[in-house]
Amino acid sequence: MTLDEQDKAIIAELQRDGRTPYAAIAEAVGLSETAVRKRVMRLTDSGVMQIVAVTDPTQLGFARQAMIGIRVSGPLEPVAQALAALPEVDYVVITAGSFDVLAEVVCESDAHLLALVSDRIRGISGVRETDTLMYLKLQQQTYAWGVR
Amino acid sequence: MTLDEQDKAIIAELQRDGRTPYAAIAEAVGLSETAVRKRVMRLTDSGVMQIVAVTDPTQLGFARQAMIGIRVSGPLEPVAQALAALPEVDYVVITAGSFDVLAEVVCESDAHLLALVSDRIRGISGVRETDTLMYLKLQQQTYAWGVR
DNA sequence: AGTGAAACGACCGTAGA
DNA sequence: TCTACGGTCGTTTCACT
Repeated sequence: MTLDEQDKAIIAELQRDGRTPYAAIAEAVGLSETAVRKRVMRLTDSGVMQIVAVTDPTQLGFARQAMIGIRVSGPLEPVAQALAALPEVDYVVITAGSFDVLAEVVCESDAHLLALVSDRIRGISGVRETDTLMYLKLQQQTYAWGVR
Repeated sequence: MTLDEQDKAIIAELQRDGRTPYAAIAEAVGLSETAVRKRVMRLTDSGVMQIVAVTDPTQLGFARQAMIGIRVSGPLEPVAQALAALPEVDYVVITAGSFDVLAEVVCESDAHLLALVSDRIRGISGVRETDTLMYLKLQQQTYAWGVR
């Protein structure tokens, strides 16, 4: 699907506040309310955009985040699935490069992170090697790719 | 801030659809509409939660995603800031581990990715070494950490 | 443009520090 | 008593046909 400038403007508006009324969006982008509503429906139905609640783990007592780089022996997908099943894991991607799988984890403390990596991640069958990249500072996080 | 079960239920509901009416949430969690509205306001005002539009780059012709692991000489923050300023970069984090900075990038094609890494990222002053981890499969992505 | 639904604000009640 | 939270109701605004 291709986005025109008005689609992008609508997304940008909903990026600021996902509950912005259609009428307010309409005024901001120069379309009728109905046109905006149809476009939003089209964007969400097609899977291009989704309007969801996003939480901030640091505000919830999860002070320790890290990316775990993993080297695997054998098939990758079972390992990725096992990682995704862990409650502390919020992001899993299979990659080609110096790691086979990347997993982002959210922990309450160093002890929690240690237990997670040492006991549970390294216990997954097929996990050969892990590299823990502890987060020092989250510099940027964008939810609306391809829009700005 | 501490979340009780009702906060979590509200977040879970808005995680499914960020525009769910307060009355519907109220019914689902067993509170009045007003109470739900106040809780949502508290959650968003405090920064615990945000309701936003999220786009799917693969649906928008950005077929090539990658995590770029970067080793830096000298200060880290200027490099992280320069990375964040690139339009293709949607996520930047400073880490302690085998990379100094991680940047997730969204590209239209291999050629685009090559140009980005080769010309622009490696041209940033302080970038010493890059490792491109091309995404093969995004296995999981969660927006509501600490809720499930 | 009109109508039913949703959101909002002002006010009150209650429980616990 | 003060604060935090929930509920009721009347009004305005919004969503959808």
